Amino acid sequence: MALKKTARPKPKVTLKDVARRAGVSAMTISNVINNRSAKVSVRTRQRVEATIARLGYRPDPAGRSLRLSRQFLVEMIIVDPSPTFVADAFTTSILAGLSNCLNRRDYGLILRGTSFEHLSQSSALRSRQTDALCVMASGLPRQRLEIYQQLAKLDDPFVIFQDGVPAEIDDAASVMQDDAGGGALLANHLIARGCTRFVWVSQRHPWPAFEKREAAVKKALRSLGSRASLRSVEADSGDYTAVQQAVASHVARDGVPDAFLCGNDQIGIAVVNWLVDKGHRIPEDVRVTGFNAFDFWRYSRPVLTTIESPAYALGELGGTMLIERLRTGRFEKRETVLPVQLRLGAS
Amino acid sequence: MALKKTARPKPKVTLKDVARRAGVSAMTISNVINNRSAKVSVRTRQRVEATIARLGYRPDPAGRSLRLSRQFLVEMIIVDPSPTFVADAFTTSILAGLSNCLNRRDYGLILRGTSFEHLSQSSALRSRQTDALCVMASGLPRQRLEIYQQLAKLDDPFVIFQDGVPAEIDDAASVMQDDAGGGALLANHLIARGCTRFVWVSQRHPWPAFEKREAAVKKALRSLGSRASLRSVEADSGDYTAVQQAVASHVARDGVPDAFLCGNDQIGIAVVNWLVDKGHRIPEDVRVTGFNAFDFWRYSRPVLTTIESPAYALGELGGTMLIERLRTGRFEKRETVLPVQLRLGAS
DNA sequence: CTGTTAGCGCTTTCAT
DNA sequence: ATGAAAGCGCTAACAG
Repeated sequence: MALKKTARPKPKVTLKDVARRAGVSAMTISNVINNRSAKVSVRTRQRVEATIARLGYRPDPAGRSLRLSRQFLVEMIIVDPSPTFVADAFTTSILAGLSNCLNRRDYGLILRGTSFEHLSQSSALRSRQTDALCVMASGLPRQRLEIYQQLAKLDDPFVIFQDGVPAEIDDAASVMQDDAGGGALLANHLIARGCTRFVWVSQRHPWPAFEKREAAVKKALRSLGSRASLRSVEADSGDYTAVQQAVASHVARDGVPDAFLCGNDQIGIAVVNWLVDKGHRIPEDVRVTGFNAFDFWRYSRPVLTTIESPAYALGELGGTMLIERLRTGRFEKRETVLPVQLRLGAS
Repeated sequence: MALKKTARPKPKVTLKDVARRAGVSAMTISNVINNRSAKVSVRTRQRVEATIARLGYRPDPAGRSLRLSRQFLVEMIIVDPSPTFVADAFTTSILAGLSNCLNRRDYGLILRGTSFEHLSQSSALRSRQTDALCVMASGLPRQRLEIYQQLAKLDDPFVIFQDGVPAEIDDAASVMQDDAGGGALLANHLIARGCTRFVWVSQRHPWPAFEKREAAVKKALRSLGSRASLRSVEADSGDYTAVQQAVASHVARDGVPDAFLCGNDQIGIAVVNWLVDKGHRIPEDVRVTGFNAFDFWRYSRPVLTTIESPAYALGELGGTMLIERLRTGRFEKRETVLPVQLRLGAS
């Protein structure tokens, strides 16, 4: 009646197997592996641990999950049409912070990228394999709202990165960097240097952070009244060549402004290189700013003036908040905004 | 006897609830949600689907996992001492390919970064929550071997990225890009342009890909015999400033060679910028090459000559192989090497 | 096509 | 300090 020995290398050791071999009950094994030291004598614990090691027992979380209705799993959903969704420096830094933070507490992080269209069919929405969610969503405000509403229906707590929590959603919190503050720092920096004709450069596919940065720039320029102008350039994508094409056709039509304010450093560097190649002098003829200051930020010549992003800290914070929420039953803060810093280059 | 309505927003709908409300047995529900259309009449299916929608039922994978002993989860382990482990362009591209590939097949990807020292305590090794593993490991060959041996003991199939499968390990496969071929392409490119004094620039913390690239360069230079020289510079880390410091002190001692061959593009760009800042002309006085050609590759002036990496495809391939292995019971190929291409810059 | 039974591995509750 | 029983939600196997 034993399992066939031929089929599989290892016949899977269960908690009961350990109990039998150690001559104790299943409960004792459970108490040992969960460090409930108050309930197990030292002698028994040692014997059990030896047996566990000898048999190579590893607990099966499926049994535990079923019993406890908890999976010790958090899912990060990135809503982005690009298949290389995660190959963005910002996303990546958040992810690192989040993953480390959760792993330290013995939570696993599931990673999933999806387009807006496919979100509702994704298994994240169709099954309940996680205790909580994180989301970083692109798209227009209305689409993002719809995303958050869909997630809210799942009845799992979730953290939104880089976007606010809609008023009607209860069990969610948001973690952002001060994109508005950063946009203002850059705009004022340029204003102080006498710039009046500005161009905002971003990409067609919208991200909430871009919206906030642009809005902050607009607002800062209002102080100049009619002395300032702000035009907008929207590249087909954030890719190097797409950005350069967009800038080229803008400049062909409208000439070179006093400053290009760019949605992020990737865009900023593409603009810097295009200008330098065309013989424009930076910062004498024209200035350029970026956003986020990840490691490649100083690759261009001149080095980009930009904003330093606390993305890794955002990830850690989101993770901490989620763990805390799972422990206490509620989010302590609904929105948290981390400060950013101006990082002066020579652009 | 019903559950308290006060406690939780939604009392969790189970398969049995749906069965009762739809007036069918639990099995029928199971058959519907698993698309076993042969076993359910169209009418019944429709009624069940309506009930599922009405109750907002979502299957609990814990029950399924327990019953099937399968989790539909794959874990990617990155062994790297840096907390920003995932913030590397190469890792990130692999991750995107892997995640997309698995998600398409309704597998989830768990992401975990760990140092060599902490690996054995990580919950990946202590519990059995996944069907398969992927690993990308840094460290010296002996450490990496130890990592793979530890994973092999888990008795889950796994895919190794960017490193070979040790001979004694059965149920694993490896997926690599042709780093040796790339190294040779670069070395020969430089040799053809008359370079004879070479410097290899990499970082202290070892990665298998760096080893292979360097070895290939060495080998290519042997064809020149004593006419060629190859020195090695090892930065404290791959960071911009660390690389520049290392190059600075090398040049102070040994002067500027004909060419710097760099472990990756990040290092290459740091070297290019340092040289340009010091007034060296590229490529007239000295040449520089990188490796991988991710988006930031063209940020430096002059643009780096480098190798184009198929990292996203590596990730997809690894995922496909794992799924195939889970389906068929064995890996079809033990090692796969994807080709790379020379990408000419002006450096 | 549909229903019944049994049990996956774990932990809570209650008994000892 | 330790054990026994029950059940979490699901599906394979078989019966009808």
